[in-house]
Amino acid sequence: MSLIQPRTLKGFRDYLPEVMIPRERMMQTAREVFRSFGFAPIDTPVLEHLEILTGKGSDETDRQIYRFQDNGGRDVGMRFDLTVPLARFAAQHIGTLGKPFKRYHIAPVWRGENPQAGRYREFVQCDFDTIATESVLADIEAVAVINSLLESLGFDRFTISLNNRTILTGLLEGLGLSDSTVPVLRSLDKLTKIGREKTIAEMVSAAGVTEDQAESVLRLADCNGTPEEIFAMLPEVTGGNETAAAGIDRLQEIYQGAVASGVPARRIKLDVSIARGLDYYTGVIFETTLDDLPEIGSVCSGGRYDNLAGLYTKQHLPGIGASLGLDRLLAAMEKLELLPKISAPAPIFIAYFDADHRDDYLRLAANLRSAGLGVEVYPEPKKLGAQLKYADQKGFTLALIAGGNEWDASTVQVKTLASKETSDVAYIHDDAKELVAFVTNALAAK
RNA sequence: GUGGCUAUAGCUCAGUUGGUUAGAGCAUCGGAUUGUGAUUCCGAGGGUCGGGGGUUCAAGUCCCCUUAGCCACCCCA
Repeated sequence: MSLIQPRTLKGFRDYLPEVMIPRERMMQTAREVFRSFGFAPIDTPVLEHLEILTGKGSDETDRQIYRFQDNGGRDVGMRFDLTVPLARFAAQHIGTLGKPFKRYHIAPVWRGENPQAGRYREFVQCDFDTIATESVLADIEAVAVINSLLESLGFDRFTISLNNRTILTGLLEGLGLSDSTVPVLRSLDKLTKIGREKTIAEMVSAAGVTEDQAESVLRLADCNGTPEEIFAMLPEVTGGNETAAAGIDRLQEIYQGAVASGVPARRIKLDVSIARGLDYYTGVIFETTLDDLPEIGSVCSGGRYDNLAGLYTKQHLPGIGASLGLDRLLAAMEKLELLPKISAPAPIFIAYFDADHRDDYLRLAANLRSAGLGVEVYPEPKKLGAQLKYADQKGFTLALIAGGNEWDASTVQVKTLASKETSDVAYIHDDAKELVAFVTNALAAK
């Protein structure tokens, strides 16, 4: 009989314990931050009716949706992001949710695109959104959440780039280019990548604008400097357009509010050239990059949208939200060596090498667990040396060793694996107090 | 979907202008060492050379196709 080759699909990955442990910890950290701002968890099905998913982004995104017919002949698709399912969810449940509604959603999504560095066909998104309010407070809060997320994950040097699409919209309005907004934005988004000349060329060819018009758009993108300097330049660059002026005011409010709510000003940068490809953003938009690893791209992006669920309900549901690139951040932490190499989920290892005392080992483990300690008992009575080697490689902190001598003397030998130091500690069945105290102390001292 | 680079043991890689039986380190397992782990020594297992086809007396090596990985475009987390 020939064996089946074990393999995963292109763009799909397995996660080993050494990756999964920090990954779970990251999700836990994100959950705690979201909850601390009052966001509530939700979940939605992986599969949606195909009509829910298609036609929301570009043709490009439609092409990337995994789709098939289910056993009942229905056209279904796997969710491509968490925003479209949120729109459907909100349209369906807003009556019972109350307004405004703040939710977070951490779940995998699927995209049938070609894999690349840090890009996969299955990956976890970590979204938070506030819907059914247009208040600038929600915008400010989004910036504060991003700051808290990265800070809690252990990052210090990162930059949150802010922009307000309304400023661009106003400028284009003034230039009579309202109909070409989307292609102009797309080209503009490439500015830092392909340079000024090529951007102008692309705007002319792809968006059908004149060179002068393209120049005017780029003058806006050229605004650099401190936030104060940029705010001073913007009214003139946008030609006094009213829509743009309102956008500038709004952006200023967000900036000041974010600083007031504790986001260090050094982490905020105004970048009027970032546009974000997604068409549905209409107001403030943000991208977050790591100062020490800018090449991996944005690790948390999002923005404000006017009308999230217009395709599913007549209710007007504006909102703001962002998505944390969990796996991208994990890759960054790996590169920056912020990850400890530990694959032992419990800190304490019990060597099992005296088969006559099997039940004693089990009782010892149970006693420690009921004191809230994580304990693993080795399943085979192998040579002690082999067991200690296993314990060391797995990254346990302490090993408990007990054989005939110890059981007779009512003690347990506690070994700190890293230092190889041992101590004999008293232990009597059903009275593990002394041992628990010693072990707890040793773990804390680690 | 388009283009470039790559594929040899579980992992990292050697393998000469095509030439006998494809190697090393690490890892695994056994022993030296019937209760003390990053050392040492001895031994063992493990390969359709990614898959398929072709050229040749002869292919890991050359050619074509295919699959997967990496990189770039597009788009994006």
